[in-house]
Amino acid sequence: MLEQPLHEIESLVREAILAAQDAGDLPSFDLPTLVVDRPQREEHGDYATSAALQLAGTARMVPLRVAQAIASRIPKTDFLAQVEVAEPGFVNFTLDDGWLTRQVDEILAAGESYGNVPLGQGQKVQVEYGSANPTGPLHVGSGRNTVIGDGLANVLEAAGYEVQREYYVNDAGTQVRLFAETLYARYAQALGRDEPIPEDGYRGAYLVELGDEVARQEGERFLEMPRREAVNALYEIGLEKMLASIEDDLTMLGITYDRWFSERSLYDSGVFDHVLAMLREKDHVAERAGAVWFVSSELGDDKDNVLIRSDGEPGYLASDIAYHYDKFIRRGFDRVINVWGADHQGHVPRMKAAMRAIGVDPDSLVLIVYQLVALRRGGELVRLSKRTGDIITLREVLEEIGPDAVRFFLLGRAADSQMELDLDLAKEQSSENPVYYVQYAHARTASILRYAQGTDFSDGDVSLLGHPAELALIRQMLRLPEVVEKAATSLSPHYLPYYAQDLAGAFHPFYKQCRVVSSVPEDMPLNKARLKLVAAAKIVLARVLALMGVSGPESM
RNA sequence: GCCCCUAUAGCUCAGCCAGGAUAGAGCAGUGGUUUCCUAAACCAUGUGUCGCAGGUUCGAAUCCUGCUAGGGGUACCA
Repeated sequence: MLEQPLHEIESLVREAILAAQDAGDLPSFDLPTLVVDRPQREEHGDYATSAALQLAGTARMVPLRVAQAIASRIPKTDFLAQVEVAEPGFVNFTLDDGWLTRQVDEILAAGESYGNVPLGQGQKVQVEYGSANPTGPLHVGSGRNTVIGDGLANVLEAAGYEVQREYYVNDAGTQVRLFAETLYARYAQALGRDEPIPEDGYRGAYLVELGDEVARQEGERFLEMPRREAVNALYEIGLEKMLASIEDDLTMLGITYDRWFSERSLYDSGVFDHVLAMLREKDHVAERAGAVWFVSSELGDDKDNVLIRSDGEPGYLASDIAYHYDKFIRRGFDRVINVWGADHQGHVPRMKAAMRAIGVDPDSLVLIVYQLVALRRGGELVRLSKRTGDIITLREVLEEIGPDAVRFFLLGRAADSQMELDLDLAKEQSSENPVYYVQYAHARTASILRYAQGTDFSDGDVSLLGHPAELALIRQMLRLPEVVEKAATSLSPHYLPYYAQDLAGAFHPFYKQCRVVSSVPEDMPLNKARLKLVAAAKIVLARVLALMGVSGPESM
């Protein structure tokens, strides 16, 4: 498989600078990080470096002369047609047309693996995402979480990491207990009892339905047992049903996990006690006012935090430390990436401190904090809360807009950006979603290949390609590995939808301008070459769609 | 109060990490395109105090400081 031109050029530039230094054309200095990237304007070539501008100061030379010193030492290669110096000191690189067309064969040979890059070297990475409390249906915010997490996991896999996808099930602690208490009340109400829901209970209608359902299925038997026992039993039933519903929603979104990790299991397996003892032993713990505190202020946090509350219940920080101990120490992940909503950002310094406390490099724990999704309905801002029951469920949006559009929309923004989703507007405009533009390009490739069934184009000669629209398409196809690498390095899956649009945006004009399956017999050689190009384009479109978790339809 | 994120075209957003060449895309708007592979397409066209004010630099949307506005956090909830 081909080395990426970008990296090739980086080495060529580096070697050119070193050679120029040896020859005395450039003074000697240590090389900074050299940046080669894609210029904004087409006439500046495929790649460009501003290295000369960067170095002009240290070299005490005019930038243009530095650029010339570099450009003149870039050797002739098969993939570069042109190396140019441009004002005020850029070196621009243009890919060779013949080399470009040959990449079509390379992509066909690579097949589904096209786009993979050898970055991770098999490092073990866990991506934990979703992880909404199993106390209610998933809302749109969880949708953003899972779409980012899953997209990231896909990209990291393509970049050569060994990725494990995990959902942390908060099946212990205050919130699920409150959930079970509420379910008990709704269940009793369904059977005609006057049972108020707890003060801070979950008010959503879904629990009324769940109470009804349990009453229908289980009858009155829970009313006959001691209340505490009944609540425990309902806890198990409710948890199972909520998890099933969450899993259903995620399946609809096309998301499956390698593992659902139970918080409760940390207590059952003894990991929790072990970690707490360890923290005590290492003197990271203090008792104050009847509670047990994690002295995180000594480990870089701005304050201490409660581990065990004065009522004897562990707080969620405590189990989270045990959970991460399990991830790093027991399961041996090299890196753990957690996707968190902005409402958890205060938890970041605590967990970093916790990593120091358990002897893990804090940098190997990466927290992707995404800004919360603000929802609007008919111009009204909707506040989301499972407890008040005011939620817009992920399922509702999935059913209205469809999983592909939801994925594309939620993935297409940087995690940092605060997005506002107007449901009414989204429903209205979902037919304008650019996802269909990309999918349509894929459907068109499929359509052409169907139409040409019976034509064996395996002997197609790609050197016949050369139409500007063909070359533009190949250029976009070649960006996939760069995009994967960039997204994996910066943990930013939002690059994918932008790239997908660029790729489709090169395919559609090609389709319009270049007739692939022509009825004129003399066109056969070109037909075959173009069929190769279409088959390769289909591979690339399918791959980028798959990385986003969006389907690639054969027809639309 | 303190901490984190954000402010770029009418709307929704890229670009900021690693400063560079006339700041980009989609949607919306306007005009046009169909003798063979799907018009969910193509072609053409307008749009900017890059929140404000300073600073650093040969060069700032990008880095630094202050300010303004919005979102989030600052619990013995998660």
